[in-house]
Amino acid sequence: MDKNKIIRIKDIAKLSGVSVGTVDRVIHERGKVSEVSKAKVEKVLKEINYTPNLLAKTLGSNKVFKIALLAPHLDEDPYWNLALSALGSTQKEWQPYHIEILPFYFELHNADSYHKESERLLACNPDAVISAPIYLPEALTFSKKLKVMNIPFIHFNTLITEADPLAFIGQDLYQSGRLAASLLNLVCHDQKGSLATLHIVQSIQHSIHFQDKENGFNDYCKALASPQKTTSILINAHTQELFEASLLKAINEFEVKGLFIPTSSGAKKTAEVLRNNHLKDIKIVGYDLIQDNIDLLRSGEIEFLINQSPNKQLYRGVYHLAHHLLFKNPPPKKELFPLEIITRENIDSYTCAQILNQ
Amino acid sequence: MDKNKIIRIKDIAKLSGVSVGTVDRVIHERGKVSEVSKAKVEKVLKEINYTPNLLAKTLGSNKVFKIALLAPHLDEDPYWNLALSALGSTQKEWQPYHIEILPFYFELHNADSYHKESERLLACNPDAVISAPIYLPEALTFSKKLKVMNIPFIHFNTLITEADPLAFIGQDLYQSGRLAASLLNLVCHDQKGSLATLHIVQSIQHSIHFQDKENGFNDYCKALASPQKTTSILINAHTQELFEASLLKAINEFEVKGLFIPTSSGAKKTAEVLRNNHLKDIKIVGYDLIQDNIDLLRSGEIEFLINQSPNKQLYRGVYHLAHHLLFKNPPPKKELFPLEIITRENIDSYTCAQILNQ
DNA sequence: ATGAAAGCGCTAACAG
DNA sequence: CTGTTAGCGCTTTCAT
Repeated sequence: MDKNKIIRIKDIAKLSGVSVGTVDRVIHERGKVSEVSKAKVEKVLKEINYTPNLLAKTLGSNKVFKIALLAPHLDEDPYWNLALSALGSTQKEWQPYHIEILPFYFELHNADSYHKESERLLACNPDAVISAPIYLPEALTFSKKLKVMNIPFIHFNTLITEADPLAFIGQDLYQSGRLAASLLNLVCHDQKGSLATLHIVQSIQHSIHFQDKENGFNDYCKALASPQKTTSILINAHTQELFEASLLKAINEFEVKGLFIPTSSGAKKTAEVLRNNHLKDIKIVGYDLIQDNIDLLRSGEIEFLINQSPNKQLYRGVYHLAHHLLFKNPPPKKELFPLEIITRENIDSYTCAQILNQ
Repeated sequence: MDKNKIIRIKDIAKLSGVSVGTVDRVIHERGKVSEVSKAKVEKVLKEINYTPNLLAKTLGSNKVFKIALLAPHLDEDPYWNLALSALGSTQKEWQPYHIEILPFYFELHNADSYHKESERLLACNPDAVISAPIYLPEALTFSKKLKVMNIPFIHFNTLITEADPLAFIGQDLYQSGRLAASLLNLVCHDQKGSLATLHIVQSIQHSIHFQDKENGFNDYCKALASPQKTTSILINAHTQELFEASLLKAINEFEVKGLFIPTSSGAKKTAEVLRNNHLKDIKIVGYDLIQDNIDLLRSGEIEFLINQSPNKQLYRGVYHLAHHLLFKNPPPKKELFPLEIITRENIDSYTCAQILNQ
């Protein structure tokens, strides 16, 4: 038993008294193998710990795997821009292993475009798919098609349990809401007033995604030793003026002392209103390291950000799919990312570090 | 110009009218090549864009690179246990690329043992070294030897600028102290009293490492709109009773309302004292996700932890050295890790997620 | 159904 | 000095 000895297919062949070809067929379930040979090989496989050599594997094969990516267009929204910022380096990283990543972009506020791109995607018949399923019915339809075609797929960012993806990569949104509540309570527990979740309505699907966060937020406040009053503000305004008017009205009505803004882009609009109206004492907890939010955090207009690391989500999704394709390694059903708390004092350590791949 | 065509050494050989052997010699500057052949090959190389195939490269070579690791023994201390917890998977990950990681462990509180292990390490003549240089003079001596022997080395955990390593992996300790101060101020700004840095002296080298943290901590408190008084408590006690007595004395003397504990293992001893003496109102900020600290955070006896991710530090160090050896890719001179804030509400998201590699 | 053998791109040992 | 060739471990084709 030489522990350091690396086991090759050749070794397995010798041990089980068949040829390398047969071992290969058993391992990959390709071609025909007699029950007898199969049993012999499997017996050996069970006894030893065989790990195929990835290098030899991809070198010896000329198959190129295609992973298709379906996500919102990166020019429309800073959050998605951030999410896709690691695409280039991820592509480069996997290229040597014969894995290609083909992006398909849909328009963020256009469910129809989502559907169309998903069709274009299927047309290139990929070996696997990673997508951000932000349109519920369309994503379900798409997932069903993938199931039928037997194409493995991973979801990131948005959890749709019914779609039953190979894996989900993202955060626990309920807990994220709890965290936000705990932070907001920390900075304004000594003032009177209520804490509000601010929903800025842009399109319907958002409400689903953000409900979990709000639930966590409210539950946390309710369960406090001295319960904290919470409210929910829903604003559907197309101009900044209308938005301002609605927000001010709500702030007055509920005596708001802290705002929880579950969208990454909402904090800027909100901070602007507070600034213009000298409402410095109202604290904000927002989401994600998009430039606007970083600036607001530095200037002191936002108290905390919670980082969802959307770029890492994509990176990990590709990682899991690649391993699935290359080794049939099943990924964990759910990979929940840490809920990263960002403040003025640690923001630099997040923006300077380029610890992406890895 | 077929863009998709991947250029092989064979192609270069054909284009320059020499053999693959000669091309290989030119590319790697090994063996003897006539000026004429060299010129021919270099001309072709300049015209085309040749990227060697890593897979073929490592597969075709039987050179195994040895990366030696020098770190404290993992059985002595939970922090180092955590730091080295990823060693096994890291070794496994790099094995296929012909990279071996050979650990050498020294005794944490024994500079002599550090020296001895560093000598043993050199005796195995490694191709690169990654070490935690926690003993200043010994680490400098060691670094000088490595420089002379032309062995690339990376430092993690502790920064020693004079040693001039290929790279440093760790955190900005000054900023880390500032962060701790901001957190502690958040939870006890409404009480009277001072905030104290608690140094539990175990051996001399610690003072160097932790001074930066304390400076950041104090500077932050001084610069507040209403400056916060700070003190420094130094305890050198061999029994928990002596420790308790000293700590209580200091707490009374300085009217301590919050404690900053820059070592990962100090929080437990301290929390115990506070618990026994019903000093619930004194808040603690500590370091690292070792089990004791996790428990104390959950039970509410610690307010915040700052995570140094020592396991990732090692992982990244190996990553950089491997790339350096395989591709001559120079790593960044410094890789500073994010200062991760851990609270009761996000601890689960850190302990559940097994997002280590990568 | 199975074994033998020819690659994949690169390295390194071996003749000249 | 230079060309040739035998691997590295796995895939895939081709006989048998």
